[in-house]
Parts: sequence; C-alpha cells; structure tokens
Amino acid sequence: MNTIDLISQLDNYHLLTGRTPTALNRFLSQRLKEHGFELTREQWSVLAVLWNGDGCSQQHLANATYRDKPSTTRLLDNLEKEGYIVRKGSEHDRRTNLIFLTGKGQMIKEPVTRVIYQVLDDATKGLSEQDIRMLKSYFDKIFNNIMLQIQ
Amino acid sequence: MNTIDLISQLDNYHLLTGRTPTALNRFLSQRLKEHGFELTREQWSVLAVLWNGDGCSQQHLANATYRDKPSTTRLLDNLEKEGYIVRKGSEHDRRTNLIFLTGKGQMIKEPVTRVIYQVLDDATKGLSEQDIRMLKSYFDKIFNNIMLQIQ
DNA sequence: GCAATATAGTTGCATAACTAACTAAAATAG
DNA sequence: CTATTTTAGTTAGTTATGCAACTATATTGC
Repeated sequence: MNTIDLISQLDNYHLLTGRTPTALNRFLSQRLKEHGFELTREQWSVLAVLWNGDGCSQQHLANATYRDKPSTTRLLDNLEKEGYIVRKGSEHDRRTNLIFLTGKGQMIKEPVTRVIYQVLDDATKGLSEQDIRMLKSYFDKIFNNIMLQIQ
Repeated sequence: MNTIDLISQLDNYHLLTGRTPTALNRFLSQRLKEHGFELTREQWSVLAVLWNGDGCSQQHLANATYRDKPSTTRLLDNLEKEGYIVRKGSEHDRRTNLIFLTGKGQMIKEPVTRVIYQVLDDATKGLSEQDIRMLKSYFDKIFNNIMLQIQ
C-alpha cells in the first residue's frame, strides 16, 4: 500500500476528520439540552473558566478556551444577552473589559457541571484511569507537536 | 476534590472542549492553504471519500463523512461551484443525486493527499505505531459508548 | 514628550454546523 | 391501486469558527 492510499484507511481518516471529538461535541450539546439548559457547548466552555474565577479579560478567556478574539467577543455577546455574564470596563486599562458572572451565571455552575461530568463518565465507560491518562498524554504529545509546527 | 471541581482539572476540560482536535483542524487547514489549495478541511473530507470511489449519493457521503444532510448539501454546493465535483440525477431513482469528481477534482488527489499525510505524520511525531493503535482504540471505545447513549 | 509599535476589543465576510420544516419521489400496506 | 410512510435532498434560521481590517488605548524607544 503506498503513502497516498494509506489516508483512505478508515481509522486514519477518522483520526484526521475528528469523528470521535465531533460525536463527543454532539453528545455534550444534547445532554445540556435534555437537562433544560439553554446553553451551547461553546458557551459552557467559557463559563467553566469563569466558574474557576471571574473578573478576567476577554483576551484571557480567549487564551484559556483556545479561541481567537473575534469568536470570544461574539460568544460573550450571546452570554451577556442571555444574562449569564456582564462586561465591566477596567479602571486601570480602558482597552480592557473585565468579565463577571451574574447570579444566573453562578447559579447554574453546579447542575451544569454535574451534567458535564456525567457526559465524561458515560463517554469513557470501559476505559481505566490509566487508559484515560494515556489518552491525555497522546493528546498532549500531538498538541505540542502541532504547536511546534504552527509558526 | 469533589465531583464538581474535577471538571476544572485542566486536562479533563481540554478533553471535553477538544483542544487537540481543534488544533489539528487548524493545522490541517493551514497546511492546505500553505500549499496553495483553495480547499477547506471539510471539503477535503468529502473529496477523500470520492477519491475512494465516486458516483455515490449525497446521503452516502453524509454518512461516510459523519455529517447531516443539510451540511452535506452545502459542502457539495461549494465543491460544485469550485468545479471539483458535479451532481448527476440518478436514472433509477429520481430523488437521488449521484456525485462525480471532475478532472479538477481527480487531479488534486495526489498532491493534497501528500499534504494530508504529512500533517498526520508531523502531528504524531514521537508516537510509536503501537501508541497510535492505542489512541485509535480509545477513540473507538469512546465513539461506541456515545453511539449507545445517543437515542 | 512624541512617534512608532503593541495590545484589547470589535466588525465584516466566508465557511460550516445543527435543528426544523419543507418538496418530491419511492416504497409499503391495506 | 390508492393512501400512508419513508427516503433524498433543499431551504431557512441560529450559533460558531477563522481571517483580515479596523478603532482606541497603552507601551516603547528615541
């Protein structure tokens, strides 16, 4: 089998197209919806950072959630419109918005996090803790390889 | 550490948000662009199936690329507009479009596939073949778990 | 102190995803 | 053989992504 045909091996193809992460995304979105949260997976990913400590800048959130600034701006637009967060201009740097959770944003932390944790649990059923550590270490290796390649 | 706080462990968070697959997507898109292909990663994923054998239906492509029908319709709209594929109505079933590669669509198979293969190679540098088999088996396990959960 | 540069955030444009609702044609069930 | 159901594909609306260009403010370097 030559190099070209190797790609059509189904598992390499799925690795590259990210079928499993896509499935995990859909599963996560579906579970959030089933539990009555009007919240996208992407919005959750921002809230999860804020639940660890709010009052940070948009740039910080962009870095922490591995997004670019425009995507972060618009996610925050929607989160603000839905009443989960508020933007407050920094007094020290007038370019900066500091992002704070509202009561509504704080209130859903526990129930949403329970759903998220259940998703992770259901998705990794049959994998041992050692398996999951290995999976994460493969991810870390790949992520670092890519970071070295991108500029 | 209680259940709730476990999510904020960074590696669980990254596992759920799919940071590594996202990085791989960007890396793949960037490489395609660097090599002068006016082709998105998603368009490649459709062409890769067609390169394995064209003349299939849109529904088949949707299944093979793990997409829903509307997404597939629009990807094919763009691929057709760019001249990589053509739709031909089936003679046996007038509901069905059969999708064929154009000369342009066939021509880029080899150079694009080389780029794709190099991406996979660069991304998995430092992982042994056994590591990659393990990674795929974890993915399969997770994918199957999710398929059991969805509906 | 001022010009050049860097940083924070926004806006515009194109692509893509998912859901729901729709049209048309085929299959099936009585 | 007609009515119902299923299947193939499209359209519309919302959310999100990535890139490039932009504004406003801070930082720096002479």
